[in-house]
Amino acid sequence: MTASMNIEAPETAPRARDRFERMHAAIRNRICLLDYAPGTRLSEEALAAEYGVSRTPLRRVLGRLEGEGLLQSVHGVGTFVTDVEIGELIQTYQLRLELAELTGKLSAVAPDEALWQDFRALSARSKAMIDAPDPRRFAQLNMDFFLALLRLTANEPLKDICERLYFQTTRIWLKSVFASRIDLADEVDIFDREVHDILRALEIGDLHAAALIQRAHISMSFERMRRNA
Amino acid sequence: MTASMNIEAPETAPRARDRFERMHAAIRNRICLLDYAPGTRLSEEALAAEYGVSRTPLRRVLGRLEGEGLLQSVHGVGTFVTDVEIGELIQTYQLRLELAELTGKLSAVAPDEALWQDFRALSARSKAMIDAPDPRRFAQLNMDFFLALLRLTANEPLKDICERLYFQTTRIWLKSVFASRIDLADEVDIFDREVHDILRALEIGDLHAAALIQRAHISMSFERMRRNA
DNA sequence: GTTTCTTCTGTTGTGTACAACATAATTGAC
DNA sequence: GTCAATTATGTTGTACACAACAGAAGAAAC
Repeated sequence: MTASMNIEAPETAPRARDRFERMHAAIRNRICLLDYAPGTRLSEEALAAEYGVSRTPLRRVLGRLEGEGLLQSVHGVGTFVTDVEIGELIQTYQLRLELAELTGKLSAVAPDEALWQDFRALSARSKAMIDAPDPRRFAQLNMDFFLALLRLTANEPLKDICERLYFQTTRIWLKSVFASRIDLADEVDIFDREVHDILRALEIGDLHAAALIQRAHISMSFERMRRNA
Repeated sequence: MTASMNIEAPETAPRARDRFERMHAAIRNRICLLDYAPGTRLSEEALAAEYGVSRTPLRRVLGRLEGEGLLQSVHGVGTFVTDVEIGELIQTYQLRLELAELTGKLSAVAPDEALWQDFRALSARSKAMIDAPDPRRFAQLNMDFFLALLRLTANEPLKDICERLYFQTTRIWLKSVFASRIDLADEVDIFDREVHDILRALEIGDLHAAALIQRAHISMSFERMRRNA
């Protein structure tokens, strides 16, 4: 029965669209996890070669990333990872605070069993990170936890916007954290407490409280960043 | 003095980027003003010919519009103007309500003289529209007024998001209004009252009240649309 | 030595031919 | 006549060659 399903399931997977999505996600993660730091110049030809395609489909991906504010192409010069000046960063964080609260107020859904499992795994990763802090893995964990929390929001447009703003600003915050090795351990500690607090609120079933805790942590992490910079 | 400024101002206008922006705005307006109704198939070749370019730069524009949720390309079939199903529409409007209130609460700026002039012109256009209702011109007026109001918001990311959501949903609302000729006159009346009320709030200097009025009108227009559909 | 102009180099942007794909039309078997 | 397979047609997606462009390096004038 399951076999017959697998046999009959090419599932209308358009090869082109799938490849686009994979390249897009890959390059976006590299930017947001600081593999490509702000200001870095990307080589269209090198990236195209890496993915075994010509410049044309790659440029389509870069165009999308430019629309999302992560890249900027200049004719005859290059394609650069964008940086965010402090003024816009402040505005974005103010907005993220309000939106974080909205996610709790506006149509939030209780986590299902699959999400609970993911949360437990994330909690374990967070605890393990305390003994062995690592910048890159911390960045990945932070992103995974954020995306997991986002699954509590039923409002799709709001979800998209929060994701967009996260990808836009987190790399700047990460850059500030990674600047000094000492502070990383502190940030890991603080993050673990945030995970713990939010999961406890979720266990009680208080989604609004969870959102408020997240909001508070976004605000505080932004404050720490401003003082470091 | 002003002459010398004009002489020395080629102003680093990259021909390619400028052309991209113009094509993007033009096609976006056609979609949002219902020249291209939801479900319409766009011809890449015809559009490219219209703007005197090849498919390559045009496809870049279409790709951006796809990223903004206004188009969807399917390999071997065509590029179609997206429609919005009722479920997502409800979510988007709920979100727009909250964001409208945010624009008043979060860093709003008083209008300058240029904006006042634009508001007066918009008010006049609104009054004139009552005697001679016209679907296309009403759509344009509605958009212009929305964009003018948006200039009161200092928070750039919030501004971008509101604009994005407006472009995403208004065409659906317009489609509903245009469906019956009778209701257009009513909508024009209601719109004129909205303009009047908001401008009065602005004259007093109460930006928050203006945002609340706008919020109320968004909510009511959405209710009217649901009942018509 | 300084400045200006020219040339060179590497990048993004564009035009064009063709491949991949989906669908409608046609053909053929029965 | 019906249904299947096949062909035909029109679309988006891709590859590649070249144009447009910006900046650096170098040459020439003084």
